[in-house]
Amino acid sequence: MQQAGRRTNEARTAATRAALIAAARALFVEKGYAETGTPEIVAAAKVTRGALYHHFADKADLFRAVVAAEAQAVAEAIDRATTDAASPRKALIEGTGTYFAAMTESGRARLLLLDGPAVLGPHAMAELDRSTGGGTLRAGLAAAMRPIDPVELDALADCLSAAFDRAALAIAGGADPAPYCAAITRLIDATLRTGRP
Amino acid sequence: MQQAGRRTNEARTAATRAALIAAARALFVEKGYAETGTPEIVAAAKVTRGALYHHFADKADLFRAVVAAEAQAVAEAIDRATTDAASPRKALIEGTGTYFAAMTESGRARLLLLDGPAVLGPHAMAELDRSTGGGTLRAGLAAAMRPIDPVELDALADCLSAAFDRAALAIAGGADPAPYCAAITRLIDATLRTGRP
DNA sequence: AAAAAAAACATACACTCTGCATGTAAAGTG
DNA sequence: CACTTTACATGCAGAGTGTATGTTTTTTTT
Repeated sequence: MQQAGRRTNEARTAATRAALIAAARALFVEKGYAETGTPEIVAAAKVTRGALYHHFADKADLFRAVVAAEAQAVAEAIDRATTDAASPRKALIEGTGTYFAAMTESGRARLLLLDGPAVLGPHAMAELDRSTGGGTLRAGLAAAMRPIDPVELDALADCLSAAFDRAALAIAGGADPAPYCAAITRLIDATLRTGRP
Repeated sequence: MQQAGRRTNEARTAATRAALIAAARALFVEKGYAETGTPEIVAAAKVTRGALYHHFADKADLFRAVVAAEAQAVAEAIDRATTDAASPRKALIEGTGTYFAAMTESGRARLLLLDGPAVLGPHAMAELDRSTGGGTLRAGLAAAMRPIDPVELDALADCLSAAFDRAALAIAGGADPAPYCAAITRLIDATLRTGRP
């Protein structure tokens, strides 16, 4: 059965990797990283384990690819929705709104906020954020706040993004979004008022 | 070798469970939950796998016991350090300070903030918090803030505690504590000023 | 205190999964 | 068209998990 199959190597690789990442993503979301076996993944992707271990170093490396794609998707969604807001404050509020919206996608919160940090480590996740959409929040704060020590600004953006993440996780877990949105808005406004008399 | 061994069943159980939990804690901290095998744990605890599976349903159940003990230790440290502060604001600031101090203990941040949520789920972790020290932050906020909608207060406490957790994790990961403490203090003060003209 | 029951382990096994080593077919190269 | 490289496929060795079954120690019963 090779008459219809005359694909370039590049195309073959792209197709196999895409199939593996898609199948893995679905299973990781449904059952979690630890409870998903590579046999199950390759069966869903309709390839063999040999193909998997040819394209990825190990199971964690495949997971890394899944998480990276997810982070990329979130970053693109935010970039796409970044309309020129009236004020820096408006930009921040709308930015977190689109972040929340992007985070409602299927198992995104689980991948990026639960299994990701545990499997890849917080350091790798932070670097991933930095290489994709990272710095957006920091820049927004810098634009909307009074000038503060850059190092403290880093820490503040980190802590605030953790608060956003918790809200996204709670909402993804079925919590009512309204109080979380209210709390986050309050947190942002409070922070922006910081330093002014 | 049973001449020196004439222990009551209760004592036997307590000793075995304690040995397992201590050995498992050390290994979970050092290598993470997934990379630690039960053979390794029982060897360190000087018992057999039979004893482990007699006292715990499975590996995750042992991990649950480890995490529960850790959460209990944190709660007790906070309770112990809860001095009668001058103002509700002071109480909040000092409370987060003791929380940070408690979180610097060896692999505590990894257990409670990384592997715990991933292995046991955020829901189980939230219930654990609630059954041990939970509600402390919420109560502190309620005492120091203007009255707000109780449901939003829940969400706000949740988001703020996520910010604290991120700071604790960063510090445990080797980050300079100073900017994180400054950012957290700023966040608390900003939140407290909320609602006032 | 002997016998019976229950608890606390110990041992052995069946199963699954992971990663690698080795083999084969398809694509690219000169 | 020979040759190399890439992309897979297959089989295997090791390790780990949970359970079933056996043994010993404590507790209860008579």
